[in-house]
Amino acid sequence: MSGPSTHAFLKHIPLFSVCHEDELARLAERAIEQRYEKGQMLFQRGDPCQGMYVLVYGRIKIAIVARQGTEKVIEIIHPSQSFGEAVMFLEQPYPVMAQAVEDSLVLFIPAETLFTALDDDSRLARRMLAGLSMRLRTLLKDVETYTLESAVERVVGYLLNSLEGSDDNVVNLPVNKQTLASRLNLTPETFSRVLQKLSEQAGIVVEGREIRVPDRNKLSEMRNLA
Amino acid sequence: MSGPSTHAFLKHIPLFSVCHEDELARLAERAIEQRYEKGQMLFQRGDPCQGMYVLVYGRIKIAIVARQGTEKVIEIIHPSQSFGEAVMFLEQPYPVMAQAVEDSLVLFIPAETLFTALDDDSRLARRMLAGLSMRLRTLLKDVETYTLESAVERVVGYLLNSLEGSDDNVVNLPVNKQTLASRLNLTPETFSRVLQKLSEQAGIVVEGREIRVPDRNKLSEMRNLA
DNA sequence: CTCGATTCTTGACTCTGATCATTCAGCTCG
DNA sequence: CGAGCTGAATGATCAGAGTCAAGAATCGAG
Repeated sequence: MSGPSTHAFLKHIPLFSVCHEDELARLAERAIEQRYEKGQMLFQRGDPCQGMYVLVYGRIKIAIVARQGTEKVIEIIHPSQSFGEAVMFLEQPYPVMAQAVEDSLVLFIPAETLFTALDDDSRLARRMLAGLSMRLRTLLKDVETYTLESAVERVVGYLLNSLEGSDDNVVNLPVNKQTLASRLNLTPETFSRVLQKLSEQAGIVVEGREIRVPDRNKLSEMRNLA
Repeated sequence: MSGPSTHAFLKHIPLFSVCHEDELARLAERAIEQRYEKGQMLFQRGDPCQGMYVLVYGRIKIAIVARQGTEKVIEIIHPSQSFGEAVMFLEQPYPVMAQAVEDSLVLFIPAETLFTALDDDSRLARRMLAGLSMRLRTLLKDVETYTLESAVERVVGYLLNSLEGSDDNVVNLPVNKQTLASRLNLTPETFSRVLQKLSEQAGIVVEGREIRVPDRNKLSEMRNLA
């Protein structure tokens, strides 16, 4: 992936799709490709932030690390998603860490480059505002999930959410079960037990990272009753 | 509070302090004053959003409402704080509700007015981006608190945070204990018991909504040991 | 000042999900 | 092939915080 393909890639990212061609060209030119191997850190809590990222391929986990080293996954980044914008605007060190959970390629867009683009184009600014608002909305939804829902409800919610849109009935877990458990704010043990329970009572079939859901309604009903 | 004083008020709000005088004038002119009595709703989950708010005086609670009516306070708004911006950019219904917990006066700024201002002034846009980023940072911190800290840690964290900056040793709770408990994701009972425990073991003194903290270090240590 | 209504506290009990420990299954690699 | 990982499942136990129920205290309106 070099200059021209970077341009094409950025163009289909919602955030940048509103940009004019020449602006896009400038962004593509200044964007830096970075490769990370599975397990490598992109940045750690406390590192200074110099720009934002867009994931091209692979998978990145964003996590917070508590005092005694306990780690909690906040988000799992999929290709075409951007991350790190908010920190860039705040001009403060990262409050989270990012680690590749698979071999990954990211585009790094330097803060200066983006700031210039924002000043030049109010439509980009508007998009960016909408993007951050969306992020806020999602995080709020997470708070809601963590504080108001039980373990079973969280897992059911995740599965149904993953099925949304597609009409085949298979969820492929994007990461291993430990990581996903942390994302759902569960221990691996509890996650395992919940899947067990859902197999028995909602007819789902778990095969490694592949989960088949023959009956969404049945699964959905598990949310209501205790 | 009428036109001219609205102008002066907006001017000292960080978000708008970067605006040019004439822009500020336009915002002040279009801003709508709204009074709410204690207990009144500003909006409910699902209502359409037409603009953003700035609190002039009083106190507003922002909360999510779960299916069975359970309510969880997300944030307590103090004077000069703004709220509702993110929803405005998303052009989606409110995911939360807002209710006055005291008689309050807010300024409502219509979406159109703000959008125009944003298009005209990239500095305002930048401020707004920083503001939303800050909000995101705070919400992330909340997730961290909810998922990684115990009840005692959350209360201690809240108290120490409230003391930050000031050098007298009194925290005045901004709302009643039920509401604050919900904000900290606790039941009122648990909150009460934690305060009880901190009185015995960290020497804090609770008198209604006033809490005296003679020794911050002692309080801080309660976080570490189980 | 007094009555009624919130709001807060306290006690007894329960339950969800965490922890700890072990076993099992699958891979990878020498 | 088998030794040694890593990830996953399962069982036994525990603890933190929630629930339910009953009082105590505080507030506010008349």
